[in-house]
Amino acid sequence: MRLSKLVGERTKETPASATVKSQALLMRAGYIKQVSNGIYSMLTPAQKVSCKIQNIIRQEMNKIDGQEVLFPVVMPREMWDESGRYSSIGSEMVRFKDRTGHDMLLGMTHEEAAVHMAKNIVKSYEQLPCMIYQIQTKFRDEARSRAGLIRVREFTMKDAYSFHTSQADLEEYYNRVYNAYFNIYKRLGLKNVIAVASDSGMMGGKVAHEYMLLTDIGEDSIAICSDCDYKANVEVATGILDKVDCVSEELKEVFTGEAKTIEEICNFFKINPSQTCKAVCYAMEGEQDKSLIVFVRGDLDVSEAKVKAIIGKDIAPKDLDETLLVKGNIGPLGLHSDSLIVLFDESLKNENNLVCGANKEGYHITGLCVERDLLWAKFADVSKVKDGELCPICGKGVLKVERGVEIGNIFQLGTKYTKPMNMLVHMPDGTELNPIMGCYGIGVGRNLACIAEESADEKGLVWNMNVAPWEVVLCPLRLDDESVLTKAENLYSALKDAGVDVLYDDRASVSAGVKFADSELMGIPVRVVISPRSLADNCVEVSFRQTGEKQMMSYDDAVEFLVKFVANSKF
RNA sequence: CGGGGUGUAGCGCAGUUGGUAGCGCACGUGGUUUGGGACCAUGGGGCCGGGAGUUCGAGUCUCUUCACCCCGACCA
Repeated sequence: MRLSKLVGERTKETPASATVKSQALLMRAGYIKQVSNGIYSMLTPAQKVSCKIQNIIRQEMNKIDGQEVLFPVVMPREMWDESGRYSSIGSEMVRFKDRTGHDMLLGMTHEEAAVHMAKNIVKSYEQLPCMIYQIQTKFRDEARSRAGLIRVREFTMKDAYSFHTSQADLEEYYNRVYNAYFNIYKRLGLKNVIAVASDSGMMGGKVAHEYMLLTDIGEDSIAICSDCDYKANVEVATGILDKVDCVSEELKEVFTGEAKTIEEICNFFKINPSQTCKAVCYAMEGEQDKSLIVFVRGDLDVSEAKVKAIIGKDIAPKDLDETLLVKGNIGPLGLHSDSLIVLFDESLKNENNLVCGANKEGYHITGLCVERDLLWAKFADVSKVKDGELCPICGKGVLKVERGVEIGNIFQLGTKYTKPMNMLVHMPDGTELNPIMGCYGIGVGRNLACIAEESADEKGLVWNMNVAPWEVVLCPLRLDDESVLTKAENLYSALKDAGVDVLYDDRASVSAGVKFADSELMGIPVRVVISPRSLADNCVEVSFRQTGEKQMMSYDDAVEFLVKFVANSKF
């Protein structure tokens, strides 16, 4: 590729809309261009990296017997009515009508399509287990896209679906995928990757893992044990809390006036948040007239994912003005109403001498002893794990909460789709069975951005040889010099003939500094400089983006060296 | 969906108390340079996000709408 003809420009200035390093550099280096909120065009360099990432994923999926297929982007609603997701998924799924008025949708995930494909084709246990996968564009109308390619509305994703005759068989295959994913991240060059237990969300199923790239720009929080292997998304993580030991006192109603928030109450009573009982109110899906009150210890936050899992319904924060509750003075005592469902977090069990609301404007109650005063309470784990809690598995390690970007996930789905869609296979004993499914996703663009995010330096992007858009950039200086021009053109041809993917900076009128800066910004692993100075000794200068090291070498040895170096740099 | 912010050349930005727009980069042309983002000369490029209003006159003031960005809510 001749750089003079490459569509895309490199800029010194960071676009104002960029918020994270990968986004800023990918825009500055001419890899991506924003089209709309969460929608980007990929220019040639990005597309080349994307293809290399896809091929690595493809190879690893094929190694575990994956069969590549292609599902449609546009599907009729009927398929999604069968699974129930046409109505259960919100506005993030784009729905529209075709010419005849038929309800259609844009695929945001393809469980339905996978079952539809396999159903009536995979008919016997002898055909299982099997896995089909695709690499395709998905559109999800995210409420809020952000951070360049990290979170977008339109993106390329590999999604895989496996079918099994038993849970045990699924688990065995699940483990193979689990390991295949780590192979993929290793080959992509991602370093800080961990797998964590996760919530299965709208996908359904019980066991699920997310692969997280640990980074400050991450939007997920992960609790990690300092001693053992326990790692979990805080949406599902549990921890062991330190109990606050207090002497039990009598219940007492105290006038607290304008003190409403936990912070104000703590200032008023000169106590810690852990000595209070906090109330959070939610509206429940399909329960217009009812409210859900969740009580947690004042120093903790409610995990909405955990609440949802327990009550089995979608929830959303509720506007208290629509209820009879006294805003800022809600407490568990005397809170009787048919329109309320009350949940207590485990953190409150056995706690005593707490401050809580009195359900009366301007008043709070002190001395709340949960065991003594709340005999009727139902407890559940509904709070978010905090830094410093003890590990629920080993009991010794301390949990630390870190930020991460979800770069892949795997789910054990069970029969959530095969049952309602009536997919059946014949078993050896003559019975029929709904196959047990697993599904497995990896976002290509997000991984591209994550590689950029993790490896870039102050000069720009730094690609490893496995994913680099070009393996070598050839930078001739002084193309007005006859011998530089000839030698550079010859080297370019020779490298191409030798199978090296080379970017040739054939621009005649730009200075050396611009060529150097551009090659570094674009992150090409190897740069070859050829100039009157180097040719005086019949040499070229080879430098390496990752280490910054440089070496001179004979012009005649360059092709052989580069072919070998490129091959040896792949991993 | 809630809160905040920004819209002026491809990109980054300035534009005073209202008087029909400028700077840097990029781009075209001519020339001088040539190993770390060169210099001189010259040129092209604008519905000042859109609409309505106030005014003799609006980039600037008012209303409205749209787009984008941030925080939150939501989220395979």
